[in-house]
Amino acid sequence: MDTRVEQGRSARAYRFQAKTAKALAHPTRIAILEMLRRGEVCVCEMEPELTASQANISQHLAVLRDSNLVVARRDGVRMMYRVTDKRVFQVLDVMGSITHDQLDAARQALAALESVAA
Amino acid sequence: MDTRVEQGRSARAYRFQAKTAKALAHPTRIAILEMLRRGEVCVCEMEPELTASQANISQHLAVLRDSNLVVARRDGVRMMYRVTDKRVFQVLDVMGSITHDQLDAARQALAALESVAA
DNA sequence: TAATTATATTCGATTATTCTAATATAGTTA
DNA sequence: TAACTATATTAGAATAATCGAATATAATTA
Repeated sequence: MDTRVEQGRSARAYRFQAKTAKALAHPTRIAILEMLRRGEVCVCEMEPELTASQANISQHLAVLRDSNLVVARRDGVRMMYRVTDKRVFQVLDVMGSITHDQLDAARQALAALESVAA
Repeated sequence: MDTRVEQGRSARAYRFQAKTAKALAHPTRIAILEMLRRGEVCVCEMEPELTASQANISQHLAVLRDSNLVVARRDGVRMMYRVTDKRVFQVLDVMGSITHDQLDAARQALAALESVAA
């Protein structure tokens, strides 16, 4: 039996998981998801809060839709987006605290170096 | 005051978070991290379990190191890798259950379609 | 010190992502 | 139905990620 982790049952699962991670791997998409914590949000509400063109925001929304992390619903001329699974926020929370602590540690290391140099 | 989510305080944070997500965004790197659940693991232990060349595994390890998700320690000729923050596993767990449920839902939708077609 | 083992790095080609600009679509209002 | 608003899509250029092949490095053993 082949026990290679990347083969068999898990290979496909890892590819899908990687796709989800890839959807989260852009600052604009993270910013969009952060706004969706509020619940359903209109694209027109996102635009003023993001530093990206209309087209670009739409493209990032397409990536999020394609990964099934969000769904869109039409409301007249507007498009309302919401998260399909609230656990994305858990992912963002944990990732956020990991990177927060990394930055913190880096700052402390820098401060220690600077105090030696002083 | 500029309240754009992607500006100011959070812009940098989102970029770092995106970098972490990017590090998770490859099946081989997920497979490597899964092995590191065991604790410290030698590259020589990873190689037989992964479907990737030695050089490629090394490159993926470099990505993980660069994102500070893992650290390496030399033990003689061998290199031992471990996770720097166990919360990555929490991230993988949640991401894993999200994608698992997505696949499940997709399968059920397919089954429903097929039963109609029959 | 030469050969060997384990791992990392570099290079170059390929493929994927991202962005801007232009255009298309779908609903709404005049 | 024409103009308008909100959003999506497409095309193409620029940038980044990925991989195989070759080579480099560092520790070990003969």
